[in-house]
Amino acid sequence: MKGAWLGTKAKAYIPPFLLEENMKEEGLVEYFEHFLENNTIFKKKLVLQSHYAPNTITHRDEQINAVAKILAPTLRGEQTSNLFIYGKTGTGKTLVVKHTTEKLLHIAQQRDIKVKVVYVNCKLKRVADTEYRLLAQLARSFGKEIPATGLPTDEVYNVFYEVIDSTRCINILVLDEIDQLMERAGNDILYNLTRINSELKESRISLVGISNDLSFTDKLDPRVKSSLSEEELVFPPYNALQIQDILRRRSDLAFHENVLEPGLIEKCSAYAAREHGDARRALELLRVAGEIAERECQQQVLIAHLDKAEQKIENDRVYHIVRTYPKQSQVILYAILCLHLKKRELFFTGEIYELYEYLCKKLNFRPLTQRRVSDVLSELDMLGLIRARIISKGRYGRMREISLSIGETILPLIKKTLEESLGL
DNA sequence: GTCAATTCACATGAAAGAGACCACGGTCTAGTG
DNA sequence: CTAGACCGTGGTCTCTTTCATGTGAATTGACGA
Repeated sequence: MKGAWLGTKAKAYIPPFLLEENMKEEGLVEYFEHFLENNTIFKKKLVLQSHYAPNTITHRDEQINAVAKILAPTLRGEQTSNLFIYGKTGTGKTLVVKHTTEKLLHIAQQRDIKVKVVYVNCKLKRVADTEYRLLAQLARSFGKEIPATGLPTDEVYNVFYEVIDSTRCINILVLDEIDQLMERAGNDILYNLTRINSELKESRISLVGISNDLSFTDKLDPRVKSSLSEEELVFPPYNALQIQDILRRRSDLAFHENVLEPGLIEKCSAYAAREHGDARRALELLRVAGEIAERECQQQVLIAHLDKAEQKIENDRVYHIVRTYPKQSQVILYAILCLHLKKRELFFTGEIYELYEYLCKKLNFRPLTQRRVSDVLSELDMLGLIRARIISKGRYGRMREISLSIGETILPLIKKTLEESLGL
């Protein structure tokens, strides 16, 4: 049972492909001791983690100043314009907003000015991804407990208005990944939030919306758009040199001296720049490369580790999605997998549905309708597990042309996982 | 040969249903003084 | 008399189905050269 001891706790489950070949039960104690003694790679790994907030933010001075200028009037007790920030992932939007609001709060506290900042990530599943949940979450952050469900939304609005008004101060609501909220809950919630000040007597609210989706404002209701985007800021992606600089600063804190192979940072930033200047991804890559080097008991993080890290991150992602996917969707993915393994490059919606129906019959599942399967297929496409393209074959109809985009290295494991999960 | 109409096989959108989960208020019941 | 169990009602949320409409190029068939 190689590695079973690592896999007993469901949440900390480590996929089999990560397990060390050289780690047998008898060597366990030695391994742990060796691990502790040989802490030669990381000085402070935390620095490379995505939620780490550095003291100084590099290459974002312009944006910090802009946010500060817009939010500064709160210090005089004035309501500010609503601010809308957009830029691709890993361009430092959240970091800049959190950094600036923290400093603002600091000054406010020193001068005894009543300002409150509430940060909510609207993407968080089952936390703030619907109208009700967002309001409940906001009310909660003002100290009012609201049940997870059961109350009418109107009532939650009332509670929220009351609790906000009772603060008697300027409140800055930061809604991160606001596009996700819009997608799920529609324009109404944003419209209501932008109009909230007319309902309040004692307090004021300023909204800061953050979105990864550059075309988000196009989808907004014009009424919401004009009031939410009173001020707009675009965060450009970092270029390779900037990412290099960021990586260098962070790695100085995170790693011991001379641990990184020369050229590693450059390679890492080149990877990230290729991925549209995503600094978060670059840091993750560096951290995982370090972890791999550590696990291999190496003294240095090598470029080869970087390549492994890239592969590992992708494999982990795919593996996690597949394992946590609902059963029905797993059957659909399995059908696609089977078609792919029949060494077919491309296949179409109809073929997949046919095989899916067959598999359902075999598994004693009630098959979903084609309509639903169509949605699942586009979900799979969005998750990057398949590539789907809508094509028209003229007289022979319009359909998705689908190919699998799971790496060949992880394919056998995915197949096995699906078979185990489905009991095939 | 040309061109408009037709056709196919889904894609996509909207609305609504099913079932899980939860809060709340009213009613019932058993235990206590 | 009271605390706790139980139940019905009304709410949200997610997943799903049903129904309706949209799509785009190959095919078809009428028409004229």
